[in-house]
Amino acid sequence: MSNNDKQNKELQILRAAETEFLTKGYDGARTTSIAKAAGVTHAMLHYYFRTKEQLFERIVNDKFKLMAESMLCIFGAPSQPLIERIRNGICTHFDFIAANPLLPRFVINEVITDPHRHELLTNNISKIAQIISDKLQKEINEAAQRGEITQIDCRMLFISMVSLNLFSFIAYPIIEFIHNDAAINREAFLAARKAENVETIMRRIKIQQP
Amino acid sequence: MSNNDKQNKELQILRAAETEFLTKGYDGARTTSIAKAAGVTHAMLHYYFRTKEQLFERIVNDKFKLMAESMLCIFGAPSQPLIERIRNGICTHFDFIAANPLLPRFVINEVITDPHRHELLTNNISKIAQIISDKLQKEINEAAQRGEITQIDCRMLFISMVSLNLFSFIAYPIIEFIHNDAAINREAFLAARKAENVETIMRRIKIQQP
DNA sequence: ACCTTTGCTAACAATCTTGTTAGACACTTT
DNA sequence: AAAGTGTCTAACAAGATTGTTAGCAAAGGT
Repeated sequence: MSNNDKQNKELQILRAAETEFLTKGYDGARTTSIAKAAGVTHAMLHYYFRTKEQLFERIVNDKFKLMAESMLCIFGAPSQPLIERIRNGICTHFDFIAANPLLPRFVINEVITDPHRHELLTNNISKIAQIISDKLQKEINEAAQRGEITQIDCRMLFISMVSLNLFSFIAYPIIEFIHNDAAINREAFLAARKAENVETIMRRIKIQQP
Repeated sequence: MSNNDKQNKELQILRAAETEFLTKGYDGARTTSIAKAAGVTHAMLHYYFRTKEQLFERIVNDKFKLMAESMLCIFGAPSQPLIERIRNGICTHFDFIAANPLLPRFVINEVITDPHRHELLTNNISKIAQIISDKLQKEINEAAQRGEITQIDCRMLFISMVSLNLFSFIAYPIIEFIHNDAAINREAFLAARKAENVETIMRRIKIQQP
């Protein structure tokens, strides 16, 4: 069989595994179910990935990388003034999560339930944490001294931004059910949340007259 | 055997189930593990609660109630001016979650993964949603007209408050691992988050001079 | 042509997990 | 005391779930 076909099968297992793990979590996922969705015998799954755990780690690593990437885009190109970069960063981050709405719950869950996986996430995120703590804090300090924004610990600001954005997606299924008026649809709700999150953060860093 | 002893066994199973379900979720929880932790044979667990699902529903219902309760306390006694009530509400809510740190992840998870349970949560939360949409919005409108605060959709404000508070606890295990300097301990981090969340919301609703 | 490697299938196996059941024991009621 | 009721134990059962293995078949090199 051609190399292409092999990669194809492997890829199909990975794709099926991704869906299964993201929607059901590690404990809820079934290897037989993954194999079935991929259109292969379940022995094949073990042939390619040995164990459920190994297949999972492959997915988890991908997703942790993606999560880290999403956070990185909060502070993009330094061509604009800081306040504009933050505004754009929040939007970009929000859109990134919108394109991967299952990501937050998955990462939060699998990392919290198994402390062994903390390390895996840390490896992916530590660089970003450095950038934030050093580079961004410096920029904030300078802008604050110029009187453009309020002085703030950027790690706290970062957590707030991520909180507001991620939670919009985590909470959506619940909110959707509460306001079961067909009036509020997903698009409209998310657009409103995005604007609200930006406004909230902007007000947090703007100078206030007493 | 006395009635007291019976209740005791039942209670011990419930307590063990609570811990197991909260830490591992429905799929990860094992009825044998619960029975062992409760110090009873696993047949006893089935004797008292019939099935794993029924035992789980008992726990989930308790926790959903608790979650609803925690949100209710955001708008407490109407004896103070609105802005002070909101400030106190955020703190009370934050402390509530601090006393039940496993609650957010559990509720979010079990409700998202199984749409069948949406209804259960809705039953508990719908009253609060009403209070917010009607009573609180009215108060906000009035205060805004008096020029005390900015006009805002209180549902959006509410989501932001819950986001910031809950996420502080969801994210803590991750953050703890990243800043593994022993310098930052749980108490200090949470105190800082609480203050930050209050400040963020206060700035969101305060009037800004242009 | 022959051997090796690789992908693959079908069947099996071990273990875990939930749930059931027959019966023992104690305690109450009649 | 006999019968009934509720609590409990030990053993078992069914099924799910992960993982293994023997062997077939095709591809590819020598």
